[in-house]
Amino acid sequence: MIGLVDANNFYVSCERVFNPTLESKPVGVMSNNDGCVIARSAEMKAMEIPMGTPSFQLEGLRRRGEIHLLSSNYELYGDMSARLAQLLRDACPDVAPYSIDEMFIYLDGFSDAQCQTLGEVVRRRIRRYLGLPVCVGLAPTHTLAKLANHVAKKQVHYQGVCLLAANSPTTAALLKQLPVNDVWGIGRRIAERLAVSGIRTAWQLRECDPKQLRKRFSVVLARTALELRGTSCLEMNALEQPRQRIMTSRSFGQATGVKAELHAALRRHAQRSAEKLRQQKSLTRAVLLFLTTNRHRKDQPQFSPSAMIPLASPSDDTRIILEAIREGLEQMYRPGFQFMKAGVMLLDLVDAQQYQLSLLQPSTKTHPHLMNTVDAINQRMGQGTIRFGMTEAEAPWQLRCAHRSNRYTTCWDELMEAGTHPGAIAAARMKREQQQLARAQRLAQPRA
DNA sequence: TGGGAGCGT
DNA sequence: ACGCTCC
Repeated sequence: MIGLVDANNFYVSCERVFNPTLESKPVGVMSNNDGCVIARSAEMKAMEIPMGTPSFQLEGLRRRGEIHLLSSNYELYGDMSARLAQLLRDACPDVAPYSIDEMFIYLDGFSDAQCQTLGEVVRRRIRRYLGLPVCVGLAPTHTLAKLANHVAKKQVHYQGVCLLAANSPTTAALLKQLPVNDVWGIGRRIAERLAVSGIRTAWQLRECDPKQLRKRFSVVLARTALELRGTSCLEMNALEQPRQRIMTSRSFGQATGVKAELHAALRRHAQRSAEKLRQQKSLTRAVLLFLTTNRHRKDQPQFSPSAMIPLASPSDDTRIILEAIREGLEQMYRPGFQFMKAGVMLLDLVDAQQYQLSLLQPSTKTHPHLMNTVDAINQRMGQGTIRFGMTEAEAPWQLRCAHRSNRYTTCWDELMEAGTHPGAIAAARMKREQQQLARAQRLAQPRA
């Protein structure tokens, strides 16, 4: 049996843990740069505000206090996600995080009743120890577990835990009334193509001949149909494999055409990409950088240049990548455009260990100690504590995040304030002590 | 008016 | 290279 544990309105729920006044109110969390709504509370869904609504369209509602809109706080959500995974591991040995708010758990050798009980136990624990509402779907395949989770969320009588057997009448009834595009892996386009063939429900897809599906659509769709029948054929191990390319890109808080500012933004993305590269123990052979103007401004000239810089030898050294960035910007920059976004991609990645073993020459290995030290300090003290080159104070290109909550669980300076509650004095003392500890750690750290 | 990734054609 | 899919 496979379980899928999925948090309800994860980002909003994380915000509510630390700000209970948001409970039972319409709350939305915005994307990076406060661009659009990417998470909604049930109350906001009830107002029929769709996913992805541009924030500026909601400005009026927000000003009148009818809705709350928060900037996204990924540091907080990431930490809550890690805690959720840990709670699951305490209850079950085989946990595979699929996304920030979804985790698969593998329950081999458990009876249906035991699976049901375990689902109820983890749900209760996560609510109690973490304050997060989650639902649990249990089924023989990933696709059915996803579906079971969907049902646990929508039909209240399941009380957050739904177990679906592959061949039960309940499962059949559910599949018959489920639109095919609600099935995992079926998006808008595939659903349209299926509708042409008269396939509109999950049940109809399940009844299709996989060989036909493979011929007329794709191998992915054939697998999905098999999964709906209870034949497990999706592997989740892709998540543990090292990435084949690494990208870091961000929109700007404010458009800019100033070369030095573009360079600064690209440098930051290059440094973050290099960190990700070293984390998965790869080397890159090519660096691609790009800029784009604001495609929503039809009145302004559009330009999306990119430059590809092959490296002389594979590297994970931030300084080598930064040099490629400098060269690439020289190649692609043209004055007279207002750019809105910059990004860096590392392509053609190779495994660091294998590459070095196959060449047996230490000269290709560039100063690992420096990079390791930088990574260790940033890991411990927070991203960007040590950076290459000058820091730009309050550059206009930096992300907008006007309504971000505190990073309550990952920053000493942003811990919860206890206010006037009777526990306030003790809490304030604890916070003071923790800040002193943080300062001491900051002083001690450079020796690392 | 988001960011990041993989797969299939 | 591009389109589709996921979250």
